[in-house]
Amino acid sequence: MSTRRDAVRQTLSESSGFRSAQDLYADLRADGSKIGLTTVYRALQALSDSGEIDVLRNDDGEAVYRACGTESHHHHLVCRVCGTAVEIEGPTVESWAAETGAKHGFTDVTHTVEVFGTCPRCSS
Amino acid sequence: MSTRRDAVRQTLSESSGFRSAQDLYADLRADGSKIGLTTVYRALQALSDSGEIDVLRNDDGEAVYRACGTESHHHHLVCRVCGTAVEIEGPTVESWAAETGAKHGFTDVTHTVEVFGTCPRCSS
DNA sequence: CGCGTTTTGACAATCATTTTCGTTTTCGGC
DNA sequence: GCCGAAAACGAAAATGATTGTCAAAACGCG
Ligand SMILES: [Zn+2]
Ligand SMILES: [Zn+2]
Ligand SMILES: [Zn+2]
Ligand SMILES: [Zn+2]
Repeated sequence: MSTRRDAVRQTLSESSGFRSAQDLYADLRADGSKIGLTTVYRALQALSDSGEIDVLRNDDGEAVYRACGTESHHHHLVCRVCGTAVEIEGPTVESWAAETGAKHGFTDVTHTVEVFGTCPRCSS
Repeated sequence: MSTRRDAVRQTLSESSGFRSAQDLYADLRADGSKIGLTTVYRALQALSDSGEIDVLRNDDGEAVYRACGTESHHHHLVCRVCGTAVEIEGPTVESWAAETGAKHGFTDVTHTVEVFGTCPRCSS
């Protein structure tokens, strides 16, 4: 099915960082695609719903997406300037979050953990 | 200065959870205040800029604010249903984030860490 | 080919947040 | 107290991302 969705997925894969829907739309159009903005949003929603891509909010509150190398649970170290991201893991953080939630009687505990900074390239 | 800002701060303090600007505005108006929405936004921005209140984004991407008991660095355990929040700390998370950033050559490393769940009251 | 289903995209509608801009308050100096 | 500058206000318009609508186009299949 959907060549459209694949196009979005691929465009996203070609970037190392988090990208916004508007951003990806611009890229696709620039590459000659006749895709519509609505479809880009739908594709991104479907992809994130199925867990194929990660989504988070940047400082402006807009949703940004990334096609990560793994679909297993992980977090990111994101460059505040260029958006480049590195996948990171923190076993202790995982257990800390779960325990903290349980300690206070919370159920269905999840967490958001993102580390931001300026990457080597952008700091020079 | 600004009785307005104080009004916003106080209304926020009366809640144990994170609240949105629109939400606080409705509360203030309901209490008879003639405050304008613009002013609520300005007050919240000023308060968060000065570090007096914490701000984060809910699932819908809208900014929500909270008047925490301390101005020192901490995180939250937030109820996904009612928004109630508990201030939490995680020393190991702090060092983990800093080290992870440094390990990859990132500078000016910061992090966002929030734990979500369903609070005891909302789960019953 | 026909036909029902799914996908698509132009366009309108939402909705939180920001800008604008004239009005009102506040405040220090007189 | 009185005055003008500066700061604070608030109503209304502008912005901008995201979502809803709906008719047209692409697809699957007999
Ligand atoms: Zn960078
Ligand atoms: Zn995790
Ligand atoms: Zn709750
Ligand atoms: Zn921290």
